Amino acid sequence: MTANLKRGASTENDKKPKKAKQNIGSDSESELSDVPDEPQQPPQVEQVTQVKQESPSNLKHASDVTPKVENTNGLEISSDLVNLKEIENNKVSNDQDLNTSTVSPKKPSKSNKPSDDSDFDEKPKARSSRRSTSAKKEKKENVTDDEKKTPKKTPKNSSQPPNQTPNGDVKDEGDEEDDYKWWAEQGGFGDGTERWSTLEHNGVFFPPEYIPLPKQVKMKYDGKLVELSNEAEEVAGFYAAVLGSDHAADETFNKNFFQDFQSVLRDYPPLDGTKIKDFEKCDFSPIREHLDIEKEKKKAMTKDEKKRTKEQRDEIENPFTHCLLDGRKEKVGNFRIEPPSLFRGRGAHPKKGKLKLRIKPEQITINIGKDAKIPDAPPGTNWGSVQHDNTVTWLATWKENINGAYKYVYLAPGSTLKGQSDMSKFEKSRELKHYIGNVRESYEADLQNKVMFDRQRATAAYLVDRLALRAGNEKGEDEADTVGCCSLRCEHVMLRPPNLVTFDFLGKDSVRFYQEDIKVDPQVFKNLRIFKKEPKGPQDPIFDRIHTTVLNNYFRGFMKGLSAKVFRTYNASITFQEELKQTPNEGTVAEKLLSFNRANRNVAILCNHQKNVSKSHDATMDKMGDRLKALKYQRRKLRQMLAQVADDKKVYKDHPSFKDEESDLEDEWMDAHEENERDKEVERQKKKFERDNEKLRNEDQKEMKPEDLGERLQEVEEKWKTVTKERRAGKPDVGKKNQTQLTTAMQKMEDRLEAFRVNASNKDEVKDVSLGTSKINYIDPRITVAWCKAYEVPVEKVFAKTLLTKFTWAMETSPDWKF
DNA sequence: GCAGGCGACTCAGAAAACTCAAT
DNA sequence: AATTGAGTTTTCTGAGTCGCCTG
Repeated sequence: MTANLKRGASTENDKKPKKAKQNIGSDSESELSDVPDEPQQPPQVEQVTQVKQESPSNLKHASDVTPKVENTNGLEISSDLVNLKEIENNKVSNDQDLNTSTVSPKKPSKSNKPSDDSDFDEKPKARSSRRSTSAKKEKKENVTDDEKKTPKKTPKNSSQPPNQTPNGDVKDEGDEEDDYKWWAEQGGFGDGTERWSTLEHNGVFFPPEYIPLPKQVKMKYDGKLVELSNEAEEVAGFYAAVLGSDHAADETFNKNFFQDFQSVLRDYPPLDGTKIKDFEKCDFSPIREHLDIEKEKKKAMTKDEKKRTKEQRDEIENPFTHCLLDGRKEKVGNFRIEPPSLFRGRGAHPKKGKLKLRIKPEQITINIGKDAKIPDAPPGTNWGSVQHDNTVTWLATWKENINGAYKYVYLAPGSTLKGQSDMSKFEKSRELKHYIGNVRESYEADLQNKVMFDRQRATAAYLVDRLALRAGNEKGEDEADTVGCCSLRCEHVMLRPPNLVTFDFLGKDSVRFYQEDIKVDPQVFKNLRIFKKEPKGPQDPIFDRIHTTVLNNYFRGFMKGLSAKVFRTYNASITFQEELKQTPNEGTVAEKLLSFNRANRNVAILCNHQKNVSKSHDATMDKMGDRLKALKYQRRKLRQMLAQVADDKKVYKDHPSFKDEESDLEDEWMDAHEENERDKEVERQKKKFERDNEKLRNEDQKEMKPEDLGERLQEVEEKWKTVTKERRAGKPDVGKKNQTQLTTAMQKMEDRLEAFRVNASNKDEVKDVSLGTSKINYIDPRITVAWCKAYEVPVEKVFAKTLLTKFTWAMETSPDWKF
């Protein structure tokens, strides 16, 4: 069983805790009066929490993780000035860019792949001029009569049609969308609710209709083949696909699946009259085998066939991959409608395994520009509705049948729209550094407030800030039982005097948050003790007076747009920047990357971003251990060679470590290693012999005789015998090598060994930490770009292609930029 | 005035797809 | 040179956050 260690087991408390009891106890002073009124604790400047992680490997960096950056108002001014200048400069150069690119003859298209010829390329397009903030515009209006939503707000104004460049030129190459440097323009978005002026697209891509299985492929019930209806067969196939996974071993998953399967069977009964009543008697393996065979077939296709299939697929998807937004061609993200399947809820989701239905065009609402052509729904169908709301960024939406949640089709992360949001997110969290001092001062003072409400709010704020907890909205009975700050329950927090707190709970995605004996502000400790006090039980909420809205309203009082999640971004970015500051600007790129990744890792730990340890991890580590020993073996040889020729003792004075013997290198292992190496060489010789003979045959020359091979092999045997003998005697043959050569070789070997060790331990340390999430969502990319420039590390080494696209807006950051 | 839920967006790890190095 | 398999990147879609509206 590959029980997911990371996720908390669903077992223990299967009963959902009761809903938050409101106002347990009273707000009276007496309630709080058991707190000996501490002689004003000066707000501890350094409330460095000792973060201890579950895994020992995390211990080392634990205390570095907690953000320690204090309000830096004064200090940062200079860097901000630099910044302004920089922006100014960019602006100028970009304006030039704009002019030249619109006036100059069109650039040759970067690519002439057919897939770039979307419908949109035929339309005239122009770079949009910046959205004007003052014009007025109309509210969205639905085309169909079944309008269900009313506009929430009246977007302010509108701008002139942007399909033309200022000089009237028309942009004609669709794949030049990258040229638009929105980040270099003033203002940006955010002062209005309007997100675009014109929007054209072709709708969404639907998954193919269900293709029934071949006649002979059938599930079995009670040992007998069953003739399922196509409808039921499709659902059976969904289950067959999860056979062998953790899902198929999950009771809830199976129960939910079977319930929905039976309901489909009621509507579309088996053609042979079989009554399917018992899940245990169902055998989906014949379908699974068929699916596996199909998969194999696909894998076995030749390169050409695969390429062709891909091209065909691209061809039919092509109309949906891009849209025209404010006249620019932009990539759409999830243009494929989610195919039907079994709902794969995470953790102990009560609805996991339920049937996720196929989405019909009638369920979809299309959002598109007012003057744009409304895309055709698939033949014989209609869209549910069409609207023209430019205060939102989605192109299509539908309601999903499991949780009744809305799903949206958005632009890709590399698009202008997403880029703007992303940048403004980081700008907002960057602004927090000017307010963080106030915020901390305020909640630290309130930790001793006589009013329970205020004290809880302050304590929650402390946890959000210092531990990077999520806000923790209330959740329903029909969701997995996970919590965040405001929804923490007594059972999640253990106290150990004088001021150590252990947190153990399931957070987002049912990822376990476990930190033992964190040192907190003594007042926070006292507060938590009070909040946990009788009559509260383990299932009762710690923070019974507050919820996320209260907390966020409080934060908003300090700074526009400040909410709990901003602290995560702020702390992640600031931590990363501080960590990078420590990295040495010397050594190879590989070494620099290693320290970069270490900084990244510390941020990931701060945010509790985890991943499953890969199945092959242990094997990989074993292999690395072997390769390490092989290196040590070579070092041993070098060391003993050097010992034979080192006539002056200066070598050892300069390099005292050259005398050290290799640890952990047993004779047995070396025996086996040499045998191994010998066998490998024998194999190589045999193969070479074959190859050589083949060549000779082809050239019509006489082949070598088997005896020739025997002779060669004999030599190999002899050679290794000698090696073993010399090694056992501790006197390997030095040959013609002199002391200088050996010293250099030894030094190189030492370096290699060290690099290898660092690499291996790094790999082990990072086995259960997911670096991607923080890199993608929390760390301001400008920190990374600035570091790369200052340290002369190519930015492609740290950002893969999609991230480079996503972060184009950050690529011009100067090396001295500060978050 | 506020609880509750709606709607739109960001953030999250798993899984699929791809790449690249070792054989 | 082709294969394979481990590692990396991209895709997928579920799970959060948070502001706003409604009653």
